[in-house]
Amino acid sequence: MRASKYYIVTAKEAPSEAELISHKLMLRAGLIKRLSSGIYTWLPMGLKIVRKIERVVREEMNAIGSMEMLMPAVQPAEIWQESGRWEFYGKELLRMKDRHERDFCLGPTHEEVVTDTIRKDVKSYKQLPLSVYQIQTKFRDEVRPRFGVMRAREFVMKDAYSFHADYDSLVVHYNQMYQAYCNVFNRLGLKFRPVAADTGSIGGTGSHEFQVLADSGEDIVVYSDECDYAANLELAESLPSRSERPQSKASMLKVATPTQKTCEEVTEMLGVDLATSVKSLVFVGIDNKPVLLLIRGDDTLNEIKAGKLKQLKEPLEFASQEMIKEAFNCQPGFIGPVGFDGVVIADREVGLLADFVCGANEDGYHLTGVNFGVDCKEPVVVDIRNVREGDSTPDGKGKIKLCRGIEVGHVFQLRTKYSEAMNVTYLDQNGKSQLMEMGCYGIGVTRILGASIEQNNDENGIVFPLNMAPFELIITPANYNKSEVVRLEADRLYDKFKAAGIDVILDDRNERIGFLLADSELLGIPYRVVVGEKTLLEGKVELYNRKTRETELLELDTIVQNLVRQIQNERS
RNA sequence: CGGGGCGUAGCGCAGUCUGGUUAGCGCACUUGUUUUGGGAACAAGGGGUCGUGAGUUCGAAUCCCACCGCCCCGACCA
Repeated sequence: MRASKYYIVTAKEAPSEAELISHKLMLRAGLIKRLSSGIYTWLPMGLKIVRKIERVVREEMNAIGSMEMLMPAVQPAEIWQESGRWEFYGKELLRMKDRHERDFCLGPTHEEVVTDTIRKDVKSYKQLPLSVYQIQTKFRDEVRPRFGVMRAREFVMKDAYSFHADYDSLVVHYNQMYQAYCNVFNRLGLKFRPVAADTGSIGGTGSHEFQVLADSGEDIVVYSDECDYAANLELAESLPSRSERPQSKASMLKVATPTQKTCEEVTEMLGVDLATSVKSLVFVGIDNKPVLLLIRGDDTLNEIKAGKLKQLKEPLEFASQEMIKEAFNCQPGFIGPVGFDGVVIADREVGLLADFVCGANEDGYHLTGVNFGVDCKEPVVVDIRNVREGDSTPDGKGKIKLCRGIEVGHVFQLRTKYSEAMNVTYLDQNGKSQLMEMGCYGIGVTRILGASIEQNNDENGIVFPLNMAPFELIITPANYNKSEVVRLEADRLYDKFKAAGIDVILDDRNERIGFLLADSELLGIPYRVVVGEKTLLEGKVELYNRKTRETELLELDTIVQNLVRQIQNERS
């Protein structure tokens, strides 16, 4: 490829819409162009990278026997109504009508389509297990698209689905997928961690996310350096910090707290530890009555855990001011469990408190020295808080650390959720009808590109890993259009590298060398050979490594052979 | 959906408060000359219904109203 003929549109400044470094660099490098909020055109250079990511994904999927197919992006409402997700998926599902006024949606995922396909085609245990995948553009009408391709509305995703006669078979394939995902992310040079995860709207039982570690990530990853434990904060179980409740030493006392509403304000005024106070949150219960959730003053509520409480309405809903006023006869800042006769659910840590501080259910007052079983009834005790840095891991073997992550992959054991909803059955060896076990497995192909750039950049631009780079090598001649020796040598090298199967671009644009060098840095091309008159006089050219930023002068005679070997070794 | 900000050439911005020449600057683009190993210099050019619509006014990028779009924070969603 000759740069003078290629679609290269680099810029010194990024549009002001970009916030993240990866987003800015992708715009500056001319990989993408925004068409509308969360909707991007992939320019040739960007698409070339996407294709390289797809290649690795395909190879790993094919290697574990998953078969590529392609499903429709536009899907009829019927199958979504059948699975129950036409209602449940919410506004993220972009709906539309055709000319006959029939309802359709743009596919945000393909459980319904693939399930419908398989139930029509697969009838016997002899056809199972079966694993299929596709790489396709998805559309999710995100409330707030942001960070360029990281949280776009339209994005490329690899989604795989597997069907099994029994759970053991599902687990076998789930583990194969898990390993294949690790292979994909390793080959693409990402620093990542697989973590235990919540199953969210997809539903099902077992689930792991693959999180690329980056400060700009929207998820919080809980892990430990001392053991293998890793989980999404949403799911991470918190262990109680002690085994039993201490002996009570105080009795209940009402104190005036005219303007102190938060736990911080109240404990500061009283001069006591924040960890001895209890925060009271009111949610709407399953019967539309208020339910009181208690967490320790220094903890935060885990809404995913709370959302799974059977006593609470689904989805989780905070009680209105009116409901609180009616049930507690006070403002939200003064609520407490004493005197409340509804359902009270306390976090494990709260269950282990004695002599705690809480609201008095009277405006302007709090209570101290409160004890369960004495001043109010014993609550239901469950895990509903977010873990904190320094907590013990659930296996007790290490201390918890937190970092941010970008979710680039997610594997689920769906079990029979969709088989049941959509009646996907097969006949077993005894001729008996059975529900299929299902798994589904996603990789955010375009998100990987954003995540990779987040991890691999410097002040000059992108630093692509070889397997993802738009080109493996760039030949940068000094004065290609003026110096004949330079032109002849640059052309000769270009032909040789090309013949050796290297993905090489010759930057023959009529620009000054400084401009060309800066562009090659911005684009993040791993290797660069600079051809200039000075070094040619010595029979040498300069090899630059984008990642190490090291330069070496190499003999013209041997550079092709050596660099080709080096690149071939580095490919994976 | 709530709060905040923005919309002027492909990109980055000034001008708007306080209405009044022909709407300006940098980058990018075109042509020429010089330059040529880290985003060159000089000169000459091209490119704008100032987001859209409707008002106020002798006169609107500037003031009023409505709408649209984009970004940030939150909520919602998962």
